[in-house]
Amino acid sequence: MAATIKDVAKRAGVSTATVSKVMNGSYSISQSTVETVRKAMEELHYYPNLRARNFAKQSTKQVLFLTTLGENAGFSNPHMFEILSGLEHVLGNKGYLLGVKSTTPAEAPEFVREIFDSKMVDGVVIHASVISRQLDDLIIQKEIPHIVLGQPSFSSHFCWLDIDNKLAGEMAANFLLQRGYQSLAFIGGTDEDKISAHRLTGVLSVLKEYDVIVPKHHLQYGESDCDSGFRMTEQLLQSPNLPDAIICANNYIAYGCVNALKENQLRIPEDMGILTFDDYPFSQILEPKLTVVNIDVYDMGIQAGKLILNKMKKPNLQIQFYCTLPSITVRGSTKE
Amino acid sequence: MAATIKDVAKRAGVSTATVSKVMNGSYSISQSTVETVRKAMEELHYYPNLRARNFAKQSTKQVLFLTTLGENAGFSNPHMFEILSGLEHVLGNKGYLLGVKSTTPAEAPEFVREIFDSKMVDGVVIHASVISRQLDDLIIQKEIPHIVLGQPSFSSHFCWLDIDNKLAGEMAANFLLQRGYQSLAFIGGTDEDKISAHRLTGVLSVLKEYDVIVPKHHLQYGESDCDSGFRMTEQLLQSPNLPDAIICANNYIAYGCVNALKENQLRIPEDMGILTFDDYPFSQILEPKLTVVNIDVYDMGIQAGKLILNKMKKPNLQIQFYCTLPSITVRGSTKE
DNA sequence: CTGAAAGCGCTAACAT
DNA sequence: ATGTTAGCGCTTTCAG
Repeated sequence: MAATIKDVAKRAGVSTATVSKVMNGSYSISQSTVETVRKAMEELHYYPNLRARNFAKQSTKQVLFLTTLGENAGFSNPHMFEILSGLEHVLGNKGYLLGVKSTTPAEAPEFVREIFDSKMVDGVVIHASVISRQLDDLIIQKEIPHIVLGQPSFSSHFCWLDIDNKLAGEMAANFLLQRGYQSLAFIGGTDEDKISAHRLTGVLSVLKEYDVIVPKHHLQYGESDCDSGFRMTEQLLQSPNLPDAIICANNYIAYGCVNALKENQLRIPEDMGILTFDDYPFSQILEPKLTVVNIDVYDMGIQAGKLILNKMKKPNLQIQFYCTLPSITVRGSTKE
Repeated sequence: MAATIKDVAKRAGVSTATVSKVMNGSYSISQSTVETVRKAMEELHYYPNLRARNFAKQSTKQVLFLTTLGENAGFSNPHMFEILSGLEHVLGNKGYLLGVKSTTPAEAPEFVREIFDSKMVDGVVIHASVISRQLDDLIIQKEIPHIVLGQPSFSSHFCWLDIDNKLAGEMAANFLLQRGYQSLAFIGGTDEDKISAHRLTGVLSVLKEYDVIVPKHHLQYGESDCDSGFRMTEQLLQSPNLPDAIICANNYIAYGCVNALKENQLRIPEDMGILTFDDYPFSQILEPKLTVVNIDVYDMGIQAGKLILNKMKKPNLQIQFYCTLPSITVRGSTKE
């Protein structure tokens, strides 16, 4: 049977209250008793029962990550796990345990209510894919310390955090112009693809600033996959005046784009520069390796962790959002 | 202030013990009082305080997943998150919460001891990358319900679970022979790469069974990356007698292999069949799409979840291991 | 600076 | 079938 606080108290010849104070670093304990108690704890291999502590303190030092998992999540959504890793890093260092729970938008409110009323966790990090108005109401009404990962698509009271895709687009355009590219093209998703759209907005705002004119056919819209990337690029190459660099809205599109360029005997980066977003593994595998505007999603997890820690400390803190900054990783698909 | 069991008892006009029994589905409660109590709970929006329950029951209904995370884990190790998803699926359905904690082999024992002595979790699922002899001793000594994901590389008392890579190799070879391929080659990692080695063992055992002779130069060893796959394939193509199919130890190698074949004007699958392992995203993107022997890692997570649930119920259960079965996903890189 | 004692909310013998 | 009551192990107030 594991030692309890009583055993320690007895062995150290003090009361349990004193032992408790030693553990919690109370200032009003003499150095000598601190040492006696510490010694007793070691000798007995004492470790406080956290279940009891949680109960007494009415807190669990646990944060829940609420999202949708399910088959293939690991492959199709590496970003989510990157965020999770960042989250765990911060929380773990602060002595918090990160719980993970898969749910759906429909079930989420019920679930959040449950774990919250049942006092299982101190705070919750919610992936935007499972939020709803109902959840918004609940969270606000119960004043649940929370952070939403991703900007809500409806107006809400959530405290959220997202990537600044527009800024990423701006960085992409600025980078290429600085490297001497003069005529940029963009291939990406349609307007419903918010991520792609935001990136494009950023690109265009920079071009406008520099008075660079973008011919209509230098903007191609399609799906977010490899085949579509191939087709959009072929379209682009029909233009009377070719661009000298292509910004691809994501990795899959970029892969199709590279294939199309190769098929058309265009050299990368001499004849055409390529730049894309997010450092998925095959940005680093393709030939040439791709220059990317990288969103540090691990860092996003870290920021989320810091925020939720803050929110738990001061629940009335009203940060509405925070954006992690993109950075550029230069590789062979753009010229020096 | 949230309602407690006392409030419910008072409102229902019964004792707290009765309320508790209703919650825990005791048989010795009359239907009528069950209803009265249920009604009172609803009216008060009562949800039991799990912290109190955990404390009283000396169990947390929590399982910890112990592994190494850190930056880039999401991208470089999708398998781990696939497993995590499977785990959560099983545990969540049984009312368990899955905690995640990143650690290192050096820190793991200390950490496991801590969370276990502190009674934070009921069981622990440990990735093989963080185990050690020290951890083995600890787990056995303290009789901690556990499952290790991946076969330990040293002899131990762990209860573990792994993928049957040898069987995967056998399936690969059998499949190709059945499809009419006659001469198989294998390119993969060196002997230290256990996964690759096991797959090769499986392949060879089938070939031996069918009395197919494998010329030495049909076996190439290198690194587990794209470049190495390219080089090994080029080596292979130097052979006086070419194989008609190549088994690649993993996706990265396969990618290099495809590139090399294309460069040498060999058609896939007409001139050369290709088969690899694990269904990483780019098996599905490459042209042609790759036939793979797929390890259902999500299922591995599910099996791990079931096992740990069992172990927690009967801690003296001595399953030593379990292997998840591979399956084949046929795509364009092998002929009909 | 230290100790006594009253909880924290629920469970589970044991009585009735 | 239901109630009484003694914990579960730690924290925290208040008194000394």
